[in-house]
Amino acid sequence: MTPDAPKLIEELADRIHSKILSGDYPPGTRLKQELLAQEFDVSRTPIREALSRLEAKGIVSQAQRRSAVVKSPSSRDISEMYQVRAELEGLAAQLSARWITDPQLEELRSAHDAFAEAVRSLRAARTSDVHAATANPSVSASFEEASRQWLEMNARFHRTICESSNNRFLVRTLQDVTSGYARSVMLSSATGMNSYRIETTIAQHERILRALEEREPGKARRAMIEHILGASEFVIASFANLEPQS
Amino acid sequence: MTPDAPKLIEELADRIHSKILSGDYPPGTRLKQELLAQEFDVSRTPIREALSRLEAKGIVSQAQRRSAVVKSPSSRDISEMYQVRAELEGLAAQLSARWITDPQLEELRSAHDAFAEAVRSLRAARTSDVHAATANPSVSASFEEASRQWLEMNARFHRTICESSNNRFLVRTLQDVTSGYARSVMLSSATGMNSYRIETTIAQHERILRALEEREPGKARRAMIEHILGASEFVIASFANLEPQS
DNA sequence: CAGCGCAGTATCGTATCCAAGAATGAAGCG
DNA sequence: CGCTTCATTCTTGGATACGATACTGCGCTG
Repeated sequence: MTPDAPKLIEELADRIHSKILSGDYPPGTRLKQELLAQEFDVSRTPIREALSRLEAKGIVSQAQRRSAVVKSPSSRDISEMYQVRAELEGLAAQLSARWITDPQLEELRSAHDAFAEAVRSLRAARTSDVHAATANPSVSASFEEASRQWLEMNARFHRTICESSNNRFLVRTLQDVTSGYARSVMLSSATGMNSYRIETTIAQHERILRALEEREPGKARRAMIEHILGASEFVIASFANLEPQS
Repeated sequence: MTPDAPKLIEELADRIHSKILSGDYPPGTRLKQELLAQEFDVSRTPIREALSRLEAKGIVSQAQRRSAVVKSPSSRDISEMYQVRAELEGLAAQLSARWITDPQLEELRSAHDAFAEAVRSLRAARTSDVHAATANPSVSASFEEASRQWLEMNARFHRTICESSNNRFLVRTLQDVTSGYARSVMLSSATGMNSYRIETTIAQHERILRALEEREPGKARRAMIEHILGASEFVIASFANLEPQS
């Protein structure tokens, strides 16, 4: 997006954003510049610009001479965001089918297969010893590990496809879209992902990947859109469970 | 000193942006904060934040400790941007077919018809007296006027459809996309629009409008995408003529 | 007892100041 | 005569100072 930007401000924005996502600053919190400045041990100036960026991203809202407050996304917000995201990622997949290089494709395939295999074996372990799945720390730990790895893998999958679209503006826009409060929900709902959901997602990724390998833009697009909208439903459902009052 | 405006920064960003678009600061210009501060009679602080916002929008690029420089979009940039825009506006049209209210639709229709009529009569005047078109100041003035009006009308057309998509996030994203250096090209190429191009556009608008009236999302979407991509080709062509070296 | 107004305080926005890093130009060297 | 290197200067980024404004709590009055 802005690779040559002054680093400090971006970093501060990211750190504040992370704190918002992790729940350190829950929605409605008044983010006072002075306190943030003390917390991060910098002066108010870069904090102020960081808040300005967060406001531009729609994560906080700044009134005239009032503290910035953390916005809480409604499920409608999430839904709207995913609708846009589905469209853009669909376009990315469509273009990618045209432009992705064979090495990229192979990398994607091997990473995907490896992960799918890992999930399969993990699932086999769980079903073969159901009690161990909850009791045995090593198995539950490996499930934790798989969850973390899953996030990483999923992000790389989408990023690779996006970047192979050969449209830098699309990459930028999609990053903007995804870096908003989207991530908070993605992260929080990822922990709640059950094995069925993971397998569904893997199957969808498989479809997308195959379409890319077959170099079929329309197919890739449809598969991707379906995938994102499916994720959208899941995320919105778990979001509604998480915050039924707002 | 001037605490009257809560968005002095936004205003400065807009004014600088305008100056860039109008050619006062051609691509490659080094925008020195001190000079800008003198020019707009404010201190460097708000200028800095305004530049920061312009950078976030991709209009200028700022390196560490270096002056911000005005970016010059390549025709590839334009093309990429229009590809994304086509997608998003297509989605907007699709959603709009579902959500647009009858009053909005009627307003759109009357504005469109009135303008189409104006263009038709103007064209009749021009073809009936070809020499007058270039010589007679009143006719050429009215053509100028029509051009200006055209921009206004076109913007309203797209904005109305976008806003009737019932997806606020889409509206925001599309605004971000469109407010970048997109506008510079749109504006500059609008003056070069010949009557054939205008009529083509009007016909495309007509198709979109009819699809909305028929409440056919798919049709509206396709018509809109075709329209934007058509505009894209025209804009890129006139851009290539305008700046053959970059 | 409640509503209004005023003063105090807290917080933001803008201006100014200082240090750090890059561009520029001159001087020395090959 | 050109290239490299160093010092000066210019510009930016961050810190701080100051003025303005919105919130808060208390007292006064109806």
